[in-house]
Amino acid sequence: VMILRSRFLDARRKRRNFSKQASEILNEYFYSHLSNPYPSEEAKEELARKCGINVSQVSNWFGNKRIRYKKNIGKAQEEANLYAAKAASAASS
Amino acid sequence: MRDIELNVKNQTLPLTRTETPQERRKLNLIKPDYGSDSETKRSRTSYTRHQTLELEKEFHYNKYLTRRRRIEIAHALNLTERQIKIWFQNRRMKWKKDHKLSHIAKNMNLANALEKAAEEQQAKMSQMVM
DNA sequence: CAGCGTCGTAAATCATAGGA
DNA sequence: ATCCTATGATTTACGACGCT
Repeated sequence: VMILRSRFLDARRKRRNFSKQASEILNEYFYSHLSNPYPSEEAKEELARKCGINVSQVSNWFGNKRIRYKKNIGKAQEEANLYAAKAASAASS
Repeated sequence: MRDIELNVKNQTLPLTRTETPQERRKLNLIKPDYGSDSETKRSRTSYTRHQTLELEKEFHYNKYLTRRRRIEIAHALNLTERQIKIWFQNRRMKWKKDHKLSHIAKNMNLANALEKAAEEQQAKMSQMVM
C-alpha cells in the first residue's frame, strides 16, 4: 500500500511556481484591470504566450487571484496595488 | 495524509445562492465587489471515494446519462439527481480539457506526453483503488 | 415551457513548492 | 530535516445562455 501510495503521489502534480517574470506580467494585468479582472479569451491567450504557460493556467491564475485578493483587502494587496500602478504608468510612458 | 473519509456530511444542501455577481460584472461592468462580502456563504461538499469511483466507472461506460440511469445512480450513491447531472457535466468538461492536452502533447516529446496524459487518470485510479 | 447541454466562474480544498 | 504559508490545480455547484 505504501508503495502504491507513494507511486501515485509521485505521478500526481509536479507543479512548479511560475517564473518571476510571468507573475509580474499577470499581476500587472490584474491590477491594471482591477475593476474588471476578467481577461477575454484573446487576452488570456496573449498572457499565456507572454508568460510561457497555457491558457488553462492563466485561467487558474486569475481564478485564484480574484478569490484570494478578495479574501484580503487591506493587506499586502495595497502595496501590490502601488506596484501595479507604477508598473502601468511606466509601461504607458 | 488526508483521506479518512469522514466527510459524508451535508450532501443535499439547497443553499439559496441568490447571487448574480458574475454576469453583472461581465455585462454591466460593475466592480467585482471585493470586500463588500454581502454574500451568503455557500459550501461545497466533497464526495466520498466510493461515490467518485462509481461515477467514474459510469462515465467510462458512457459519457451521457439517460434520465433512468441518472435516477438509479442518484439513489445508489445517495446523491441528488442534480448532483449527478452536474457531476457528469463537469466530468465532460474535464475530459475535453484532458483530451486537448494530450493532443497538444503529441507535438512535445514522448516522455512528457505520456507523463501528462497518464498523470491525472493514474492518480485518480490508484487513489480510488486503495 | 421543460430540460439537458456547454462555458466560465466562485469557493473550498488539495498537494506540494519553497522559504524561515 | 521541520514547519508553515504561498501557490497552482482540482473539485463541487451555479448562472447565463444554447438548442430542441
